[in-house]
Amino acid sequence: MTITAAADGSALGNPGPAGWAWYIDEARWAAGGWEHSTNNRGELQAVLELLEATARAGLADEPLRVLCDSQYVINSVTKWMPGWKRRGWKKSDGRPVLNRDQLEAIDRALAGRDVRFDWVKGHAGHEMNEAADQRAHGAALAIQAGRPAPAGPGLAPGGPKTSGAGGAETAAARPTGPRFVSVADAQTTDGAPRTPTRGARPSVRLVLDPASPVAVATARWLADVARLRDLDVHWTVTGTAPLPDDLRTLLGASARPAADTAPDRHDAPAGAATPALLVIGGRVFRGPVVDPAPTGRAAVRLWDALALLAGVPGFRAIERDDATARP
Amino acid sequence: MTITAAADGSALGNPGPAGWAWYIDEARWAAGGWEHSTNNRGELQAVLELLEATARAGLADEPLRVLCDSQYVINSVTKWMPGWKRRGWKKSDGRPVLNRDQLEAIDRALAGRDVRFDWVKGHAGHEMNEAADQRAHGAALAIQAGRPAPAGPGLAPGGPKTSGAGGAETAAARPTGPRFVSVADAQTTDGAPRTPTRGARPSVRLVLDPASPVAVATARWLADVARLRDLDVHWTVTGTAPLPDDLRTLLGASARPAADTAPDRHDAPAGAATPALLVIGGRVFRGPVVDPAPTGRAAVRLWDALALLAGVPGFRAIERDDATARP
RNA sequence: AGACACCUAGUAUC
DNA sequence: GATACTAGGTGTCT
Repeated sequence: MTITAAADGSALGNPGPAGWAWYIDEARWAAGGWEHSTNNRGELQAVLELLEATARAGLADEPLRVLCDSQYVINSVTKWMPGWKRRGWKKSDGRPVLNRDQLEAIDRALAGRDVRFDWVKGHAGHEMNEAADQRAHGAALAIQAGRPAPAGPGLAPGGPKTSGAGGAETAAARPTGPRFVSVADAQTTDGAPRTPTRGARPSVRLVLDPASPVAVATARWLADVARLRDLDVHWTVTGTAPLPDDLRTLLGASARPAADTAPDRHDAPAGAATPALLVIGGRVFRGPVVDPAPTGRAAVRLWDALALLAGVPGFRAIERDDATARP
Repeated sequence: MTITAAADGSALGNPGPAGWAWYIDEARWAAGGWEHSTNNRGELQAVLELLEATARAGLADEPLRVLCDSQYVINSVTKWMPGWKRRGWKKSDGRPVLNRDQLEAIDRALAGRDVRFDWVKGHAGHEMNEAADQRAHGAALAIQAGRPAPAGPGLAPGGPKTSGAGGAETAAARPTGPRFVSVADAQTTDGAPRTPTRGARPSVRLVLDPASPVAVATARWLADVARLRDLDVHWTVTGTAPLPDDLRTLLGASARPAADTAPDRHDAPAGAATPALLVIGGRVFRGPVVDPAPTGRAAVRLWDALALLAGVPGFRAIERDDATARP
């Protein structure tokens, strides 16, 4: 069976923090990057990593189709490489070919394999190209922010384990970290870890300061939305101010006093009265929304919206809990 | 004396119905537009019209300071134009510079004059920029609605007639219409009539159906905002469902039963649970806001926000009353 | 001279 | 979240 994969690179500022990614499907992709590199090195590395990963997985005998938006990469590998090898890696102007290390590595990895390269126009809506692009860009962004780039599940040696439809992320790919993940972190992480587990019902933990009128007003609204959207929200109340009666009723059993001793303030920037905003496909939502399709973009964006909510004075912390899965 | 003016452009849909405007003070401004153009052509036209108007008024010898939020315009005129003239109006990628007609006209109009361009961040509360923006946007809206754009007083050939400070809109310019203006109408009206009368305190009339949970939730929040922002809201309650006790307290004396006999339903589109959204200068508000400065954009946008609110099921009508003026 | 990719900045919107 | 209007650049090759 022919394997079809997309490969893409990204470099912020070019040159700058750079990323690469290849993508077969949601269960099989990889990404990485460097603190400083170029767009073309990212594109080349994506192809190289794809070739090596498929070989490691014992798929070197399978025909491979590589979707790539860089004519530089495709022409280098399929058209110009023979001439370069003949002429001692000199360009037409006599100067040395750049990125020779990666080009030679790709050449070696290609030996004896059936690989076809197809050009796809970038940013034109090709799904696999977009998926690779997002991951490469996300890796570059992560590295720019000083965080490690998410490596992705890679390619299991034997093909995807999941026989069921859309099995997706393996348990091994999901790190066993803290049960609660800061949404502030989630906002700047690339897409993949933000996606709720398939079948899981997202649960959100909010810390609410009743002394803040803005927070109280937002909480009222969020409680309604949560009920309408079947979103689990667990409230923690800080400070000494009493919760308004109607709000206590709305929040119900999920509201409980803070375990913290000190009601330390949320250090939101002054005047930050900006609550959540969520725009999906031109439709504007005033807050978190859980999409009917659990893998949809809306589900991912839930965490972004909550991260914005975290900027509301009076909300000291907002966390998510993906472990509240249900079959 | 140095003349300081703001210039701005607007294009609905971009490209789409477009407007331009320049603004010195309430007595000296002009606006116009086209049925179909781009944002950048609007920005350029505003500058060109300003240069021509000042020249026609015999003010070509006065130093002119142009406040502009488009780096495209400022860089084009002050930085890139020399290179373009040298290279035959070719961009760095070799393709022809766009909007060359307007750029050359501005270049001619600039000859021999003392003009300084200052960049101001758009939608950041700069008063003159906001004034120009409102007029340009209003011109585009008027043209979109098939009405002529208000041209403005222009620049009298001997200076402003108004000797008093901030003379502003004459009584003749204010139409004597119905006391209550539908906000749904106001949304598609051009900017000027939407601005509350200077010194007036806006008053809003809402018709609330307690049977709608979304409307009730929105009403709770709006009541809070109204109290914080000193906004007059008059509530009318429809239907037979009881108002929740806490909400009745919040709304207080301003809530009264509907005069209507039938509690006819608000025919919002199905699934339209999208409440108000307000973005000012990049800051996101969850609903109507009254700006401290009564001429600010926030005050104008109040009506837009309320128009959106009108799409909330359970709110049957939202009207404004500008006549509630107070000295 | 051409092609593709990668960006950076601002504005205008939906 | 998306697109369109505009410019400036680099990375790479033929």
